[in-house]
Amino acid sequence: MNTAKAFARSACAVANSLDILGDKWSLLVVRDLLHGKRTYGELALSPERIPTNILAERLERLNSAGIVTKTPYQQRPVRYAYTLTPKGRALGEVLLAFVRWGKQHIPGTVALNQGPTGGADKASAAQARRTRAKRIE
Amino acid sequence: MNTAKAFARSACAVANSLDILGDKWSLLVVRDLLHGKRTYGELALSPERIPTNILAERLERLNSAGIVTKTPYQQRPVRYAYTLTPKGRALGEVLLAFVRWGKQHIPGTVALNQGPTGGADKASAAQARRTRAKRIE
DNA sequence: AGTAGATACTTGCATTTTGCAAGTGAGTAG
DNA sequence: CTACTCACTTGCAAAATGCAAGTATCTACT
Repeated sequence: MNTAKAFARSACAVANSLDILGDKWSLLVVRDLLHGKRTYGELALSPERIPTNILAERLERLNSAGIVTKTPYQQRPVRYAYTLTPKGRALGEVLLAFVRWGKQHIPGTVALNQGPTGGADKASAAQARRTRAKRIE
Repeated sequence: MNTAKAFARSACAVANSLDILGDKWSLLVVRDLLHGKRTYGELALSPERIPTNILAERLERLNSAGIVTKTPYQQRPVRYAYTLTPKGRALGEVLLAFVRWGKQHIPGTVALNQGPTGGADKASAAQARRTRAKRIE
């Protein structure tokens, strides 16, 4: 009846964001999806090498949280693509804040191109990858 | 000799930021310090009720990472204050991004006043608390 | 001197999460 | 009907988390 939804810890926006995203992997998955990666396999091959059981669990959690959706993008065989919802895409700002902080305060780190404001890379890299794949098949 | 420092996972700024801050508690501690809380006890009493062993471990980790410093602010008895370094204060932008995302996408959540751009609260609340404490003694 | 109270942690231990490696099932290709 | 790819799942050891209780230091009061 009211807006009190029995928050896990408190009504703080930060605390509740962290209840969903507060671990070492979730935001990296979002990063990769922002970068244009779409399939389970592409996500699994990221440089940080997320364990596959964790990847599956995180995708399910992000899906439950309304951050990603899973849709078939082809039949024969059926293959699924994971894509960000608007809620998920909005996390680009959070990623960008992390990139700026990391680049400034952790020596040697670099940005891998953020979609929203960090570069025109979103399409290009994944596009190139898919093109190459098509060429191979 | 070069800038390659053998990163735990990759040179990505996000990945390395998450290696330090990627859990459910670290950023909440930073949030509280930004809000003006200074002692172990004040931090332990936050609404999310961080377990005390976790708080001690996180303060040590944030200290090692150059995000917080621990300094005595009185003798008789010796009491220590935890404060943010410039590196730690710069996380205000990250917190702010989380607040904006949370408020917009997690119904019912609220901001508890961010220091940097979110309000003029940083000093006032903690100041009031300390004043009250002084009045009591 | 003795006791109570405050602050700042530490310790023990059960539960949960993580990570590695190997396995499974559906589908295609040859 | 064998081989291979993709997308997960499973088993299990190791590490992280969380709860509750305990310890250490110092002050205040009697």
